[in-house]
Amino acid sequence: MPTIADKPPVTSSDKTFLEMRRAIVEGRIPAGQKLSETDLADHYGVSRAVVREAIGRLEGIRLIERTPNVGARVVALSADALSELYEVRESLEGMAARLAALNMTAEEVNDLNRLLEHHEKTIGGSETYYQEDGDVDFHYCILQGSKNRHLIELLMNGIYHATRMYRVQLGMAGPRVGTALREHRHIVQAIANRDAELAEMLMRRHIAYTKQELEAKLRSMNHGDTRR
Amino acid sequence: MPTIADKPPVTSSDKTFLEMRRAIVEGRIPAGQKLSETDLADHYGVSRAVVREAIGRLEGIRLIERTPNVGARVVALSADALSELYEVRESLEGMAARLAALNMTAEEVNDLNRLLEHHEKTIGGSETYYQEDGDVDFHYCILQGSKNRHLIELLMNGIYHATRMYRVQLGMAGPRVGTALREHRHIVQAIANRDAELAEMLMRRHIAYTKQELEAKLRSMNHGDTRR
DNA sequence: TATTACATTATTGTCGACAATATAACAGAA
DNA sequence: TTCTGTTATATTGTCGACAATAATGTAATA
Repeated sequence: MPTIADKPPVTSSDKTFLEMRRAIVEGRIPAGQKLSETDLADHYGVSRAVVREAIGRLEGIRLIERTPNVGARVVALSADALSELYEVRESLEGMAARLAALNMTAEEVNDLNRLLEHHEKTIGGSETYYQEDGDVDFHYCILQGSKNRHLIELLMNGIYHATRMYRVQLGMAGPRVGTALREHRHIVQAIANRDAELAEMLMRRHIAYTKQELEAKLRSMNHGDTRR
Repeated sequence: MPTIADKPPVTSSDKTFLEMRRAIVEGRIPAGQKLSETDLADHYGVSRAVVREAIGRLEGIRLIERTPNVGARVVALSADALSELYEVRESLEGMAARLAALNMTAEEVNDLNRLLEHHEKTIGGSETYYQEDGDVDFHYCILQGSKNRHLIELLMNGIYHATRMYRVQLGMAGPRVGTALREHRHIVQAIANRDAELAEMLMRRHIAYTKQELEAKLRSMNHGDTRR
């Protein structure tokens, strides 16, 4: 039901930023590639100023890197970067789960349970629905429950897009669906019991497993290409 | 000895960004204040474009907030925001300590010990040296030891400036100097023993204490003013 | 041939002006 | 007076052009 929506882009820079972000996450602008401001400008039909603003924001969320007087390039996909990213995510989402256990209202816990039930049903039909949106919804729900705006910002507008970049570009339609759902259930239970300590620990494990899965996939695909 | 240095600003936007950041952290541009692009432009003697770029980067660091077609304003100092900030910091620096215990070289551990000894000496002279730079150096050292670039970025270019903003503007020359030093010693010991679990836990406590201290100060000063 | 110095080209950084939007000021009606 | 609708003003968003810097290519020299 509650698939997340970005607030609608109002300014021209917003649109360009969102389009570029999507293109990068989906690999249509390949990892590691140099970005030409003028090229992007007339590709998106806007002025260089708005492209520059978009690039600035993309740098802010660490999807691209910039060196003065030289230019910007999309970050490279690497095992190290993936590892570092997931270490940060483990830390932050662990804290989110902890805070959710403390701060979620009874209603919110109910919603979370309903979400879980919904997933348990739909997963039987072998739909790929759960795989993407379902997982996102789950983590989103807990994150909101933390009631920590700073944390929410950091994950929603930063980490998540980077992780999705790896997921998408590594072609993740992984086999961990069933396992993940079981882990989700335990986390929700801990939150319902207001056991902050346990909720954090379980969430951290959950993310650590996902990390291992991605690393394995990355290794298996690594027939030696890190594009420049 | 190794007080941290930003890499020298090359472009005009860099300088403006750094100056504005400092002005905000030190409260010379007061918290919650609306920012006029034109005013800033001729105050710093640059064009509006560079001010806009600086503002964009300051937004990326969460030192200012922006609403489209309306403008930017410095974030407000509030008990909630402080709390949220320190929850994030606790999480991230805890992870940093954990990783440092795993990844620091023997030399780096030695450096850390030497740093600690140096502080133990200088603290006798009741110099305020330790209070600011010393503490920063300590956390910086461990952060580097984590070897996680993403983590380093997040803390160095984001969280630290926001926390310093509270410290400076609340006039923190706090009484926790001695206590903090003892905590530092325990953390270093855990890292030297390669006890990642303990290092993380001690660091988290250390930060949680600091948070409480700041919250107390904030409450005591709160004669009802959150500036608009 | 390899290398250095210089000139050329392309790309980014900065600027001032115009367009679009929001805020403020004002006038009129209930 | 208070509210509403309209006009005026100020501020932000966008653009194209110029300046400054880096990357490239070329010629001259060892």
